[in-house]
Amino acid sequence: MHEHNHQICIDQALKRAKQVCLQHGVRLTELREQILRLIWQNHKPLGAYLLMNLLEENSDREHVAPPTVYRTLDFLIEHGLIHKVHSLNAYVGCSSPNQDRCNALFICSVCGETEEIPNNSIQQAINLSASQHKFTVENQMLEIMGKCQPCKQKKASDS
Amino acid sequence: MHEHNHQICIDQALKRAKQVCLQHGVRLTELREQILRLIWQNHKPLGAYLLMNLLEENSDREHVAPPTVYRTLDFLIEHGLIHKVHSLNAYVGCSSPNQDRCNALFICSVCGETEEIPNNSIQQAINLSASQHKFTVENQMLEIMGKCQPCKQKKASDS
DNA sequence: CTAAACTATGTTATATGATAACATAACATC
DNA sequence: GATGTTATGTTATCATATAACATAGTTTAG
Ligand SMILES: [Zn+2]
Ligand SMILES: [Zn+2]
Ligand SMILES: [Zn+2]
Ligand SMILES: [Zn+2]
Repeated sequence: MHEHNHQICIDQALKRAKQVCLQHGVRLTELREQILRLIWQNHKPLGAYLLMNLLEENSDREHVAPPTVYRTLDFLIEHGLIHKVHSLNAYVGCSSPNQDRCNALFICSVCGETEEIPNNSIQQAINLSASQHKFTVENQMLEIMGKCQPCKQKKASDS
Repeated sequence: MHEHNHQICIDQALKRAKQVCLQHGVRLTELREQILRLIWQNHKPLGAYLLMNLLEENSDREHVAPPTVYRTLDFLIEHGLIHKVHSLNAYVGCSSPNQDRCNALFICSVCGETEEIPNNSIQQAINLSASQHKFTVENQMLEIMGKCQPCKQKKASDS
């Protein structure tokens, strides 16, 4: 994840966003696309107020207020284009929209990179546990904090 | 979960808390015990400011300030006696301290009751996925929102 | 084409959740 | 009982998120 052509990630995300909005019959306005782009600048989750500042810097808007950002985030979440990372109060691009359930989020505590990893066996185990307790799942969040391999290697070479 | 002798839950929680504090060489002060009791009043997660108000009402303190509550919550979390429910910004009693990893939290979207369910197969699936991606897990959170059985039954009998 | 309805954004104020920094009190050890 | 340590009190502030209402843009029907 650390070394890759990230422009491809951004392009794919924008392409998917346009498809999804078309399917759902909603508009990917300039504001929504701008914020989605900002979120996809890298693979780290970004806070709402940081996005607010980034939007002010990277557009010709004078002042951006919180509701502008939060409404847009709500829209993007609603249509599965981003995730809220609850353990960080931050937002990250979704790499696989059009899914029924959220994937596992692996969050590196050193570099902050967050990778969304689909995993059927985790989902199956959750579904089984839920059905055993006669619990009907509506949605779920699995956030895993730890160290990614590049950061472990870097730390090892430091010492 | 809906129908049970909840006093037993409270008594066990307090007993465990005393054991844990003894083991860890820390003190379960009056304040810490009061807040732990308030959290264990039921199986719903409670917010920090609600706990603050409850503490004012249920003790002879005049004013309770946020740091008083947050420091105590931090202590209780650090020693594994409560969990923070990130999706609600609220705190709930831990029913199984002395574990290496967090269990799955099943949160009912109707009644708010939250049940902590240990599940080895979920944990195994997470560990496998992590090792496949060479990711070292430090901690994790799995929060599952949905409907508990009693609430489903109640809804069915309403219609 | 334009009025009406709907959707999106702007604006101001405020609610809610959490922490920093420093002062005081309680407890333990010697 | 002086000293170091842990716990709590106090004030101010930061960080995150939403309510309420105003304006602008877009679509649809007549
Ligand atoms: Zn990338
Ligand atoms: Zn990393
Ligand atoms: Zn109980
Ligand atoms: Zn319920």
